[in-house]
Amino acid sequence: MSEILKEILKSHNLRVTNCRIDVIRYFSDKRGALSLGDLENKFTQYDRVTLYRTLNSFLKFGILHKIPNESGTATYGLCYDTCAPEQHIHNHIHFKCNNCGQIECLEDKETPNVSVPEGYTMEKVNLIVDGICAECA
Amino acid sequence: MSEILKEILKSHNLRVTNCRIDVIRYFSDKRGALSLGDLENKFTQYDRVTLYRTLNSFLKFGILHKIPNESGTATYGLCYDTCAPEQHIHNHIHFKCNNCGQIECLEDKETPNVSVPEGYTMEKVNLIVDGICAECA
DNA sequence: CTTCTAAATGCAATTAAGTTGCATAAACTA
DNA sequence: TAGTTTATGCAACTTAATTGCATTTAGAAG
Repeated sequence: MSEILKEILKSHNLRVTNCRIDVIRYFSDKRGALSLGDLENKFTQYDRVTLYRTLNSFLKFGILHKIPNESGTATYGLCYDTCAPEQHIHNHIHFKCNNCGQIECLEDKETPNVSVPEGYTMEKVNLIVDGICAECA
Repeated sequence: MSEILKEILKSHNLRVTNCRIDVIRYFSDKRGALSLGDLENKFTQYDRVTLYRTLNSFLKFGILHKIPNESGTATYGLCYDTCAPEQHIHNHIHFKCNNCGQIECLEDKETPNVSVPEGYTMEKVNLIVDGICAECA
């Protein structure tokens, strides 16, 4: 069943626990951005702090990445393929629907080339598009 | 001296007060992103709530815009030219330095063309680049 | 299958951010 | 200068983020 999820945890040197399996599965099902608050609502059986630390571990070990947003609360999304601890590549687009509020990763859309001014070094590119998603159209 | 700043306030139907002048000047000098916390540190003479409401007014009247970021606290930047209440156009790039933490607006850099999948409607594009700024290089 | 150890969890508590209501004070208008 | 509207400060509260510590559990080793 969730052997794949277990493997993900093991391959990142994380112990397999119910909380972690549930959280990672939820991210996987949602295929979108989630905040700590979302997890709290979904998983009342786990302590706030546990969920908080789960997010942090996942972040640290490259299972999740932070998604920049304007809301003032941290939101996270699943990492795909190219991520490793300390070396995240997330040049895909994040799309935020102004109707339903969902943030999703458009994996198949590559970010276009971007240049920065003289003297600047570019490490990561984050493209956030908002509008109306296909569901809400 | 700060006649220009006063004019900005007046043209947005906001009363001219010390707090607002100071805040808008600070944004203008910094030419980067600031959070409520930054303002609290800078302007201990004003109440937290006043600064909070100043940010909100400026946001509402199109003097400031929110800048998406990963930190989990809301940050704001000065609007340029094309902004009006209810109709913000901010297709410039935000650059975040991973060394000094500063977020600045690269006004002269236009965001490249972006497309979204079938069924999606695009309203606003936000491009956040991080790396090392010219100061820290 | 038991033992041991490092890691994960839960609980309590704290700090920081965001937000609202209300009384007072100050800015603009006439 | 008086009157009205708006801005400010204070108090209070909610929600998010964070830390320390004791307890429990996962996985490794025997």
